[in-house]
Amino acid sequence: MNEAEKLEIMRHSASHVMAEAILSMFPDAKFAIGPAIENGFYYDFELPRSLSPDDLPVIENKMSEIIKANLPFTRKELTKEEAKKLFANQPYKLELIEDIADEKVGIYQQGKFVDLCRGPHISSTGEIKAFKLMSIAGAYWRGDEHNAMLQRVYGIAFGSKQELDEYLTKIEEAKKRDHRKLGKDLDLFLIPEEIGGGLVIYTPKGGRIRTAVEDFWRKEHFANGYEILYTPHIGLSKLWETSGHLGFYKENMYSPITIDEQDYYLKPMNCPFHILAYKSRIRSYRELPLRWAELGTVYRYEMSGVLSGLMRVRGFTQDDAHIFCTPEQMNAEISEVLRFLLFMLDTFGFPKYKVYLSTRPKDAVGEQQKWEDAQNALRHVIDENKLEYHVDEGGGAFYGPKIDIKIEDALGREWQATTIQFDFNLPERFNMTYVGADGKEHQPYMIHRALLGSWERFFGLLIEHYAGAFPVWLSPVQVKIIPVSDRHNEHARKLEKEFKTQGIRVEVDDRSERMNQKIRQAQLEKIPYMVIIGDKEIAENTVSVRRRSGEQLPTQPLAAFIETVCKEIANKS
RNA sequence: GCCCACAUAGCUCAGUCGGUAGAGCGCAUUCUUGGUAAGAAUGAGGUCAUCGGUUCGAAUCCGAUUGUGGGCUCCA
Repeated sequence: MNEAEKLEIMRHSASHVMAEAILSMFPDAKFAIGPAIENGFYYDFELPRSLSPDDLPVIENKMSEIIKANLPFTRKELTKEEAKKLFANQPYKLELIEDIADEKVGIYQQGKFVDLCRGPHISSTGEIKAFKLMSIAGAYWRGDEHNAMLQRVYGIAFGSKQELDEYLTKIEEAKKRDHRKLGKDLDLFLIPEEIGGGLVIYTPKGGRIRTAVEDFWRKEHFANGYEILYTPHIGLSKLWETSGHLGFYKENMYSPITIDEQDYYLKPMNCPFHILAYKSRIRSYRELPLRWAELGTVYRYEMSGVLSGLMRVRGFTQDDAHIFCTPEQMNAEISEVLRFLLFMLDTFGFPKYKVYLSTRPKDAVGEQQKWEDAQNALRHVIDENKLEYHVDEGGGAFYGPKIDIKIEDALGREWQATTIQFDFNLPERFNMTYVGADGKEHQPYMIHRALLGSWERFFGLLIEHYAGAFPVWLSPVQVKIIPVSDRHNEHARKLEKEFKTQGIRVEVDDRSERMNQKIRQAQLEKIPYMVIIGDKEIAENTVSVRRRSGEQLPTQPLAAFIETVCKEIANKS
């Protein structure tokens, strides 16, 4: 057994210890499940009253007593009938017993607490070396919102107090990179209450970053055989009926706007518009594949409880594209999309992401064979690129299989960014066709893809990834000019012009403050380059450059420095 | 939407037992004109999220609403 497995067992045992502590406080507690999770454990309970954060230290103390008593974990096997008697007052356990296929079930006991459990467990409670209860949350029984809401207590547990403290420190550090905090500190974006939850304003600095990313995005899309479309924000109800969105997506759409007695809906997706562009005339196989992209702003109703900074909003801009191709082209197109995606992720320096392949769900549209072919194509390109991936069997959309890529935020939560989805539904619904070499009509393959996902979420991930210290090409201010005293302001303005002419984003700090204060300010703003201008520099027509890292570059002619910065911007470093 | 918590100046936060509000940063003005992470003084700035209740009196206690955070469900 390796360390990770041992730790997992200990964490699982810690959840039982917590359950015992809860039982001593609430003899009528009903117990649901209590597994080990990453870094810790949780247990779900139904209790006579709501727990509050003040309860956590009390529970912790009881747990410590149980751990100190070093009670042994003992395992027994019972028949299902015996188990049902034992757990007669535990409805959730009874339900679990029903679902166990074997005739025998395992139970574990430590102290006064007996739990239905497969195990394994540590031999006695004293083996739990370091733990801490972290939070209380609501959780639906079996994760189904139609079921009762239980109270879940999350805890963490480690092999030593030191490791636990290290983990807590790590969380504190991670909170410092939270995009919501940095967004405020660096003045990148706002989500003002006044306009409503999940609706974002980009301030000038956030706007600069977005522009840099979009410019790059457009250039690369044109270079990679895409054309760019612009489509409206609203469309007639008829359009959304044809697309099926009013049938299967209505709960995510905003109420209609009525104009001239016709209903218009805010778009939750861009696809119907792209399809209409496709259908504007007869298409020949000769013009396929068509790769049509759009930075399309969509609006989706998200439940109030799920909104979260930039990661989960109600209005967002997808870096969307639809690829229409023949069956013969499908494999090459998918391969190309993945290559393009990996290039993008690499450009932004994301080393860590998880790939998910989602396959055919039960209720699916489209021919079985098409699904198989599409799934194989997706699987093939993942293998081709030697990516590790997880298969989500039956997790595909009803209209096609997909590859999703998830990226972790600072706190280790995964957010879906990329999605590459086949669609066997819309070509059918919109009766899309192309004329083949045989002179007959055929239905094209349709692939939706968003590489960055949405600008909002991607920006959030980007902020956290760089901890706000963006590489030069993305930095909203690339160079801060710092005059040593007021009499150097005029020269600083001249330099500013020079930098701007060269396309470098620059600001002059001409406040009547000391140089040290201006440097400090620029450091806090995480500006990559500071250019200090004093008597010496003006006399020699040079610049003194300080990097964000604190590193001091040798005094150099302005032209040389401009060249360095331009090169860095061009290299995206 | 559901569970728990939180909401005080532009930002970060104090505010004890219910007696009508404070700091630092930032901002404005003035002084200072400096050499690689904080020069100084003065000043402005608050319906204590909103609405209602309890009370002689509410930032403080209670309720509702809105928003935010952590989860659940859902998703780019």
